Amino acid sequence: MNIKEVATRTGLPAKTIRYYEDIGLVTPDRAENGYRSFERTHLHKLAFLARARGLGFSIEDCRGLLALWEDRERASGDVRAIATAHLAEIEEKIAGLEEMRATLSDLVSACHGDDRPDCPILKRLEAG
Amino acid sequence: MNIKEVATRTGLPAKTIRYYEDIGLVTPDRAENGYRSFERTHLHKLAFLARARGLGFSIEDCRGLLALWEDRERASGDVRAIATAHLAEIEEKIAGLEEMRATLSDLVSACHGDDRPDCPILKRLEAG
DNA sequence: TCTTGACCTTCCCATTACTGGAACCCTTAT
DNA sequence: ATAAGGGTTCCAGTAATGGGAAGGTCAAGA
Repeated sequence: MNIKEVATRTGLPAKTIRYYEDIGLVTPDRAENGYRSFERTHLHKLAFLARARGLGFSIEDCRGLLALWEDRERASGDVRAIATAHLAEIEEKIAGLEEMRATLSDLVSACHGDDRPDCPILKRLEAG
Repeated sequence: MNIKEVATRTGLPAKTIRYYEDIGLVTPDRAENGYRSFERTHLHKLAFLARARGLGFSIEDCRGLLALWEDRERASGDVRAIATAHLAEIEEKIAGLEEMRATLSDLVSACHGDDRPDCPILKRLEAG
């Protein structure tokens, strides 16, 4: 299977697939003409990566998850640990963003937003 | 005022202040020895930037906000437009993260997380 | 006076996870 | 023969810093 088809099937851009090969996440074979040649296993792996990335796991997390996935003797606790840590990061991010949202939406609704220069948003940025 | 003091007063790392000069957000004077010399206006500007960045505004947004801040004849509507757009971005990010959080926390609680290999998290990543 | 340590400077590289583009090769159909 | 539509490599850029090297400057103490 050539890269384009893998791209359409996994939803990953071809560029990204090449990048994943670069950093050692997949290792497709090569046809005689130099084209990458993907087997079903590679496709499967890339689909796995696409889903993990979709859940926000970092590339390095993905590398770890992939290794565990391929390890028949893995401990599910190891997988869970990665996921839990990631979940915590996400929750932190959400908390930060929600704080921003609260402040911003206050400011936006306090600002009349017309042609006059008077602006509570700037005032807040000016004075903390 | 030397950079270190500006850094402590604004909470911005010295590196960041230099960077802001690089990209034209502030233009401190120079002392004879080549050291940057910050006036109160620069300090003020940098504090403004620190707050705007703290609310998640991009550097380019900050540039725009700074310009409006310094424009006596600005329309508050212009400020509000920037803030509104940014608020929308933040809300999108939050929505994305919350989706991830929901899925992840489901998976984490479905995974017993012990020494056995059986793992619903991997199963999900495998099969979508 | 010399030295030490805390500043300051510029410059370049690394980060994350790609994306864009150039220059070029291969295949298939017309 | 040529054109379209693959494929390849490599180089550079993104956002907003952070790290660190190599070196200049300054103030204080022995």
